[in-house]
Amino acid sequence: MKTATQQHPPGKQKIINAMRTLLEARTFESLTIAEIALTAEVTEGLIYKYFKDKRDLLHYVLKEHYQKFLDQIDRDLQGIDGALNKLKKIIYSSIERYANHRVFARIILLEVRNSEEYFHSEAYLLVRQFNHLLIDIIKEGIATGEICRDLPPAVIRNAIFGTIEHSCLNRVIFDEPVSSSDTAKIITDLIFDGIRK
Amino acid sequence: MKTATQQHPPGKQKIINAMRTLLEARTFESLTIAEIALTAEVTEGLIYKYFKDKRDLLHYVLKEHYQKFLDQIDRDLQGIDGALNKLKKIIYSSIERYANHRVFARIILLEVRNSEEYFHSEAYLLVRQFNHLLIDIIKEGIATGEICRDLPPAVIRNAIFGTIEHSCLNRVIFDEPVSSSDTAKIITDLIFDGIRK
DNA sequence: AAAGTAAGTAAATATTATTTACCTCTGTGG
DNA sequence: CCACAGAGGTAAATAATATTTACTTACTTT
Repeated sequence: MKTATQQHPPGKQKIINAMRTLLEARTFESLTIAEIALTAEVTEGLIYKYFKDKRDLLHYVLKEHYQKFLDQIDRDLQGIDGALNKLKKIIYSSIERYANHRVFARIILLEVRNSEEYFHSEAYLLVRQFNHLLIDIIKEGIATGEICRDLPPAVIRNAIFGTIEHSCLNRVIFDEPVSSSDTAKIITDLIFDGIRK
Repeated sequence: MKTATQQHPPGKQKIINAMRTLLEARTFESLTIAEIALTAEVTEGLIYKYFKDKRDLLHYVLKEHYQKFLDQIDRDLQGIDGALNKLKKIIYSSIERYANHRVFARIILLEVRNSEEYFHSEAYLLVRQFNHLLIDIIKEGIATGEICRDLPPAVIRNAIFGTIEHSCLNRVIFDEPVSSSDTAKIITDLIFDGIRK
């Protein structure tokens, strides 16, 4: 995974920044092109020069963010041994990221999944990549005997992700503050050992 | 909870049916009022007679469905003892419903959460009601010692829901068929006893 | 039968997204 | 050195849609 933070023309960068700023507090659908252009101090036409349409811009913002996220995960995982330890780290990093990057959280938890195009976007490619990483770690854990072999890897991944996402949703939607490290510990305990006494 | 399937004027009912039909295969955002009216064999104006706007119609369809779902959950829970047994039943019923009612699944998993209005809708009130039911069962389980007392009820609920939703998402989005009872069993095992060997 | 009202219509209007045709620099090969 | 290609950018027209308005029609109630 190479970083190489791309250098955009000033107008394009202003559009991206405006989108991010506006999404901080507002819903994607509620934003108008006129408003985005105004915030970016750019004309509406320029947005269509760089992006296919409004959604394409959204997907682009997500893609950039997801790239940074994956890079960080890669760094975080350096030198960690054992599938469960790796999963623990990923859980923590994911929650941290949702907590510290509201726009990212908004987009991925609420804004993209309702359109077909998302599933054909480059952003979604990165999501799949992350997905594979997870599945591989889970398979590794099953192979080494750390993880129960009766559970399909995909379901385990769904449990991890689903739990994290739902736990972050209220924070994103209603702006409720929660401690990342506490949440991460609780979720890890739950996923690893279940809820039964 | 009273059922009392309401009797709508023919026009209103046709609008609701059209919405349901169209959502079977298409994204909410991609539907136009013109198209909905055409499918319903009704004029566009009539839609606004009965619903505040396009989203309000969506929320209405969800509300009607959620009502039926809650009624069924109530019936399903009759005569079941023990918090874990109740949770098991709820997990099964939820997955079943997502599997057999694609429109319901589409709406709740993908279409509503991206707008503020949803969280002020009557449909969301029902979601909260269901939520409380779950939390109460979990608390009961903690009180009787069935469920580990170190985990906050809200996180347990997030885990249950998050796992179910993510497991149903692929089915909804890509039309992948999965066995409800198998999925329910696996999810129950995972949530109850964790992934650790 | 008059008044009131629910169901429904048709056409105008408003709001936005998107397209088009254009301008203006700046660096590059002939 | 010059013309010209192409990137960055603009302004205004157009198209697609949601929403509002003012108006029927038919049925109830008194």
